[in-house]
Amino acid sequence: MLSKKTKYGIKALTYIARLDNTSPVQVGTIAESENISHKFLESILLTLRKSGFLGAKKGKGGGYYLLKDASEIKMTDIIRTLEGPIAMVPCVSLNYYEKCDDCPDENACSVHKLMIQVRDNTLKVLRNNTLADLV
Amino acid sequence: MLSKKTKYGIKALTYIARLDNTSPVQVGTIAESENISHKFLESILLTLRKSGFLGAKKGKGGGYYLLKDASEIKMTDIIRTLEGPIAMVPCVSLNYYEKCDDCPDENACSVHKLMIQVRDNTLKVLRNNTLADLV
DNA sequence: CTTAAAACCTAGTAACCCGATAGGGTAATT
DNA sequence: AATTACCCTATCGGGTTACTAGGTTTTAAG
Repeated sequence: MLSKKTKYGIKALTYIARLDNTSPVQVGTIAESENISHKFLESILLTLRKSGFLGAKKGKGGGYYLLKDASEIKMTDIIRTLEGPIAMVPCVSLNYYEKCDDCPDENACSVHKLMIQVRDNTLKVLRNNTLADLV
Repeated sequence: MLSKKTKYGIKALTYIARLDNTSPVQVGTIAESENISHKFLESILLTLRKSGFLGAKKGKGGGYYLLKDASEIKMTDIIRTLEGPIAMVPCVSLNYYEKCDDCPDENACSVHKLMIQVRDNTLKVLRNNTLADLV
């Protein structure tokens, strides 16, 4: 299940990307338009800024803006930042690998075998989609 | 993230399928061999029996056995039973559909668009894999 | 017929995470 | 100087997860 955090994050990013004019967008504007809790969205955009997706401008007329072109932002990057691993099981995760306690031999594990296939197909989709594809 | 419940369930089913002899397999045997908590596994196998994947025999020499041939058990069915929806978002789920509170128009939603692609690719994998493919 | 072995059933629980909220602090612009 | 909006911390209720405890019922074997 995708967390609301990730869902809201993607929605907010597409909202910003859709405007794509130079002036920054305020949290309040996005929150109202997309029906997201103002404070919650604030914290999400903050993470996205710290991860290098967004820039921010303070003061009157401030807000958030994209740092890169929408076509250069892959969905894998956004989801890994907000959601964490894309794999359904840590032992098949590329970026967040973790060994299973119960499995003595990963290569013999049926779940492992299956989840690698799922991961590869999911990655294919998420890598082929940029923010520009979603606007 | 795949829950331990589902993970253990799949592992147990493959364990049973691998033996494929007529005599039933005890919970204890599987639990020990696969390093799963006995009691927890017990409750999982119970659900699998109630869902029609397994048959059970009580008393001495009892245990669980497959009701169908392993090649006829699709991974989609197992996962839907133990984990619930396969989709990452309720609004793109085939079997557990639910409308989002925040979305006035699903077709205009960027997350929706993306998650349909993910779902379709995941389904393709899980439908093409039967229990027999994992043993 | 007794006993042991196994599935079955009902509860409960500790730990954890998620979504949201509250309340303010800080910096920049007018 | 005032306003505006970003930035930070802390907390909290509710739900889920992973597991545990303890007992009941059924069956096979001695």
